[in-house]
Amino acid sequence: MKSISAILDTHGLRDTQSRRLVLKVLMQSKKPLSQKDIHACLAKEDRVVNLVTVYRILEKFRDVGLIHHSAGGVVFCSLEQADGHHVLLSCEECGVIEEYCDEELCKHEDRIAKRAGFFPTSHVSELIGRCASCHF
Amino acid sequence: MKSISAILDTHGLRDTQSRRLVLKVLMQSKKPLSQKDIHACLAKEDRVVNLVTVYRILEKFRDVGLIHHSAGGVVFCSLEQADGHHVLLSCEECGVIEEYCDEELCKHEDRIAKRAGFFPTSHVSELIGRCASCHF
DNA sequence: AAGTAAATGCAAAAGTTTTGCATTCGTATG
DNA sequence: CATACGAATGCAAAACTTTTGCATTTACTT
Ligand SMILES: [Mn+2]
Ligand SMILES: [Mn+2]
Ligand SMILES: [Zn+2]
Ligand SMILES: [Zn+2]
Repeated sequence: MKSISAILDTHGLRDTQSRRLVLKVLMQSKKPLSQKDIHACLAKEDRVVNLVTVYRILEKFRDVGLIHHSAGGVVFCSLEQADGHHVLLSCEECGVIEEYCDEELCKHEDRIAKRAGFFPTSHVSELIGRCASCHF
Repeated sequence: MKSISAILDTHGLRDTQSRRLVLKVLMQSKKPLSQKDIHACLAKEDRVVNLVTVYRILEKFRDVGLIHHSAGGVVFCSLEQADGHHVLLSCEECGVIEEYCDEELCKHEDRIAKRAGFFPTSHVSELIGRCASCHF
């Protein structure tokens, strides 16, 4: 497995402490995180990275294709991994968001894109509803 | 086709002028709209509905299942229609967002939900990339 | 027509994201 | 290794978005 620094290097990014910290959090997270999430997560372990800097780092990561941001803005983001498709299961009750990968769905979406003359660089799906534990 | 007022009634909502205006805009739009979009759209035709009110109306519409809001917050929304699946094609270059319906994708996502023990009430997919006219 | 609860607008508060600028840090070069 | 330069960072403030409180108006019931 590639080191954090090597990943930054591969993507043509300077190897700074803040970037290593943010990238590490993203890589270890099992679910998408917002800028605030990342900031809070680091603060909790006394590794402070200014929130403004987190915004700027994520923008950079996105520019080079290291992460993707989701629908209607830039709130959620997660590492692209192995072309797996990103499906978010978002519970309206408790707020938990889980991430799923599904290769087949991915292919289906690519067909839709082709049909529409659209050229996707990434994609995200979200199911909104109730998670197992909140389903009364 | 049902009248605007009848739709409100069906969903147990009071039939107010502001709600009729907002609902009409949503129904006539071919793409998802933000609260600000709706407000601006109405303002342009001199039918002012306070932006705060637009927020509150959309929240109500959502409560009763008239619309759904998308990923990572509440920015985009569009009318649920005939169980068609909502696929957004979002151009990173020019910002245009188009909406697509795809029944098969919808079913596939339902299977994923079942597998994960998740109970979806709505869902949205987004393809991020370049639209036909921005593809250099 | 009157009464009541719900919806609206306005002003302000709270929260989020972006910007400007001075300082620090990373990398290339000699 | 020292230096020089551009890139990245932190802080403060501006800009923008969303929520809240409250007085007034509106829609529906009786
Ligand atoms: Mn995919
Ligand atoms: Mn669907
Ligand atoms: Zn839940
Ligand atoms: Zn475009």
